[in-house]
Amino acid sequence: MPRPSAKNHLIETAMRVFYQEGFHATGIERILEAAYLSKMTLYRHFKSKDYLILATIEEWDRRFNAWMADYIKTSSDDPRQRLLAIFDAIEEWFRGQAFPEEGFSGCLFINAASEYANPHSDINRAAQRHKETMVETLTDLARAAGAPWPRELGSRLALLVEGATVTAQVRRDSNAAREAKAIAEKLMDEALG
Amino acid sequence: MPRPSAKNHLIETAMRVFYQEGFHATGIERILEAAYLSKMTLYRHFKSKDYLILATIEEWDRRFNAWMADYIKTSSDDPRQRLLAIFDAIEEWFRGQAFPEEGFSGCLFINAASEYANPHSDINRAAQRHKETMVETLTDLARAAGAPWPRELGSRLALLVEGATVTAQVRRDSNAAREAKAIAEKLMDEALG
DNA sequence: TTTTAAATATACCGTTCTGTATCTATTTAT
DNA sequence: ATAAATAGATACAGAACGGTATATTTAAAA
Repeated sequence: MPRPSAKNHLIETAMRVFYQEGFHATGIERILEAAYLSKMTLYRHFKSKDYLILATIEEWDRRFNAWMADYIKTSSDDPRQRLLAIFDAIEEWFRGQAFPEEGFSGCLFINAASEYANPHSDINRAAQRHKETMVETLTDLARAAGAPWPRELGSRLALLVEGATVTAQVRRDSNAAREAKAIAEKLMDEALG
Repeated sequence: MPRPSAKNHLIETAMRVFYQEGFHATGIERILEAAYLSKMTLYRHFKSKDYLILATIEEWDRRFNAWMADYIKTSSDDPRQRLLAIFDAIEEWFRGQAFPEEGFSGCLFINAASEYANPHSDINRAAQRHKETMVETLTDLARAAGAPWPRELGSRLALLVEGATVTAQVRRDSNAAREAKAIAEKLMDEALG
């Protein structure tokens, strides 16, 4: 009977190591040594490295979305404040107070999409899907806030989140979250009155 | 006597291949076969793969800046229109009509920063420097346009450019350039009156 | 034309990569 | 307690990696 912990522990470790050190740059043995597990344990649970990567991305997706949803829910009841809370959430993320504690290394999904650029590959598609989910989430919030063109506002807020994330990553400027929030406020002033 | 073409041809090829296929994912021999050159030719001109990557990034930086500067200069004489022209420029880029013709694969500098996440590595620093140059360029334009806080406007426009670039890359939505432009117009309406 | 030096091609070295075959230990079911 | 099945450790296979030693060609200098 399978130890339920082994597979989970593998994904847990991979989430951290792939995020911090990159996908191609990280050999399978790097993850195994970090997880104190052996090669056969990995290949019993995953067909290949790519499948481990895929599982890692999907788990990141679930956790990131859950964390964000929780952050939004507990921030306020006002839909407008909820939209703005997203920028407080990512600021925490940039400052290393979430996802994961070890330190911010940009957006895993952007990183994955750039290392696996083939748009038809499973990994790229998973990254793409994550980003589309984010737009949908923001669109739903925009609709709840009474935006006349919720999809437009959602897309634009998502664009601001991407811009802030990349700025925080490359220029190491966590303040980008606040800049993005300031822009978002203007957009919402206009869209929501 | 050194053939002047060899080194340049190597960089030329590397610019394309690293951009399209990633840094770690691309073996040195992949570039050599694409350039029709031999290994020793490469190692006579570059100490290691990393130095080739560095030279590639620096050449990208030069060309991208030159292309952008030219696009801006020929677009208009009005500083405000010049700022907006940046978003037309990146839209062309996203659609594959520039840098390079073979197809848009996101921002090379973001990709480099994510594959070489160590902030003290030469490659990461080169990517960082490129982004700071971009902020300075936009700040100069904002100043020329009479913005009261040019650095603020410059940073925010840069953030929009990043957001559009990532959106175009991951979600394959070239329209992100126009979304970013629309937001930029609002920011400029407020900052420039 | 002969000498000298640099550029390239070939072959190779040691390492690391993903993935597997095999053997041992552990656990579950009977 | 014993049999069956599964997990894990070890060792290794085959390919690809970055990088180099060496031989050969090319071109410049005398």
